[in-house]
Amino acid sequence: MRNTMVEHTNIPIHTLKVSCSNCSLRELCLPVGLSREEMSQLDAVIRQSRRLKRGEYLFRAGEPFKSVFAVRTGFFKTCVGSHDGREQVTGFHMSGELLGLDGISANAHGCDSIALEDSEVCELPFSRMESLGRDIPSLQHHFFRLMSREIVRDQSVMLLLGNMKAEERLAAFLLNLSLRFSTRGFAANDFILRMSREEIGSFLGLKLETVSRTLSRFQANGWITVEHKHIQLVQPTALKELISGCSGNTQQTHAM
Amino acid sequence: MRNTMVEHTNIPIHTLKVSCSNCSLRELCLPVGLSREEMSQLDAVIRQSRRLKRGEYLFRAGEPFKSVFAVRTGFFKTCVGSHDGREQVTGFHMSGELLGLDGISANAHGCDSIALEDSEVCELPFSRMESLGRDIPSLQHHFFRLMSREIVRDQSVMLLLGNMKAEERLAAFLLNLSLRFSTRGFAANDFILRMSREEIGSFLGLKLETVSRTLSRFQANGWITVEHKHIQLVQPTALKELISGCSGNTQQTHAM
DNA sequence: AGTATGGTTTGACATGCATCAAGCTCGGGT
DNA sequence: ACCCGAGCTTGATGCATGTCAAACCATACT
Repeated sequence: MRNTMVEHTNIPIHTLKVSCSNCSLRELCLPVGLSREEMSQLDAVIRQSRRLKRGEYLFRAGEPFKSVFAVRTGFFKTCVGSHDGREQVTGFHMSGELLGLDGISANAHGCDSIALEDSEVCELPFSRMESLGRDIPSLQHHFFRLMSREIVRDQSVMLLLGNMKAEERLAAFLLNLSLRFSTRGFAANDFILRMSREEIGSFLGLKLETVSRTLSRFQANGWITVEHKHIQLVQPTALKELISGCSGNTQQTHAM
Repeated sequence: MRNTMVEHTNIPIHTLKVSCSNCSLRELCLPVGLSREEMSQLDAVIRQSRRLKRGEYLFRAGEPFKSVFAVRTGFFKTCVGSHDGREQVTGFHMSGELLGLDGISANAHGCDSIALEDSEVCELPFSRMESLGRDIPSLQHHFFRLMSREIVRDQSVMLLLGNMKAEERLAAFLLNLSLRFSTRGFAANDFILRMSREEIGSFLGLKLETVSRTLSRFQANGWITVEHKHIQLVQPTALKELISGCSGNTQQTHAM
């Protein structure tokens, strides 16, 4: 049932099959119908992948924007900070997802991006992506779609923060993670949280105590099991019922 | 002090000067350095503008996506609905702002867009914008920036919904409106709200009673005056102090 | 192995906002 | 001019979540 490989390496199965010189996004986040010729053009743009250790910053708010990054393996959070101490986690990102799209607007990154475990990313220099997009329309189109998807995701987070109560938020969060894990070839109902209760709380607009209590309540209901960061969804249906009605489209395979 | 023209027509001063056959976005939301030749290409893409009456839908969630729209005059809200009754206003949009970017991702609009007063928009068929972007790199780049800007905006709304309390949200909201009005040539400290208390509440993640009460409290403090939809910021500084610290960058001239 | 440290759980209590309810104001229609 | 309904204000009350605090646990470090 539980994919033991998963919990330590977090490398999606189908990615492991890919043997590529660079870091081939084709299978990951840019699965457009490209010709052999176009693919090699794309490969040429992708700068060598970068490895980050847990806790390391991929980029920081305010830094000049040059590239977007595709997560190859690992797990990231992005957060916007305020002048006083407060910080808001704006998303968690796993393999195949793009980071840094918010930097295009001001030519500077708008948030911090931090690895929550040892990770690997591909760097995509944006100006080269732009010019390549001009040569390969389907690539350009795909890039627009990715940006649009980020906007859709943000809207569903707004719905979550604006309308839902603690239990609904947690349920939506767990189900979203579940869906994204399973899309990547991991077990849907048995996974390791990469982030702390505080980070979950920040993302969901709750305090860490509320997150903890709500998880405990779910467990008491027999809906999930919680052992520290290891979560099992025992009755995913119960969680789905909880949010039936209030989800606009919280159920995306993409980022959250 | 108060721009009386503003309250009924809501047409930015500098737009009125523009006499254009089509509806010239150049001055509005696409102020890129284009050649005369390029400009006429762009004009050719812009389909005739559309007028909407108060309450009319520009598009609905689920409708096939074909175009994005630029607000020329008027005022819009966008909202995502949930299966039960709940709806979340995700933004308010005024002249020069783009609507519908979330539709690119799924080839279907992801939210409803509704005119809050009689309005006029330019329709930009997306596929033609894409191909034009290939010919005019600066236009392509500008379009990427606009999409990125939307993502940045959404992040600051998340910060607002996730971290701030009622008074801070209202203050941030009023100051943001103020900034956007003044950018468009309207009075910064004296304006008419186009939306109801309930819509404000939905956007800010509050109930309408809380919005009402908080406005009353601001007035009692001598910070603002409220006569129905007519708001004056008497001590904008006081509002700024209230959110000093918690604003990531709530202060954008763009949408919110 | 022992100890320190950060993250987590759980409890008791406080509070900000939601909820329920009543009355008010304004604008539109007859 | 009148009435009606929608939107708004204001009050009383309740509840969900935040706050403060203590104890626990697991991992990392000496």
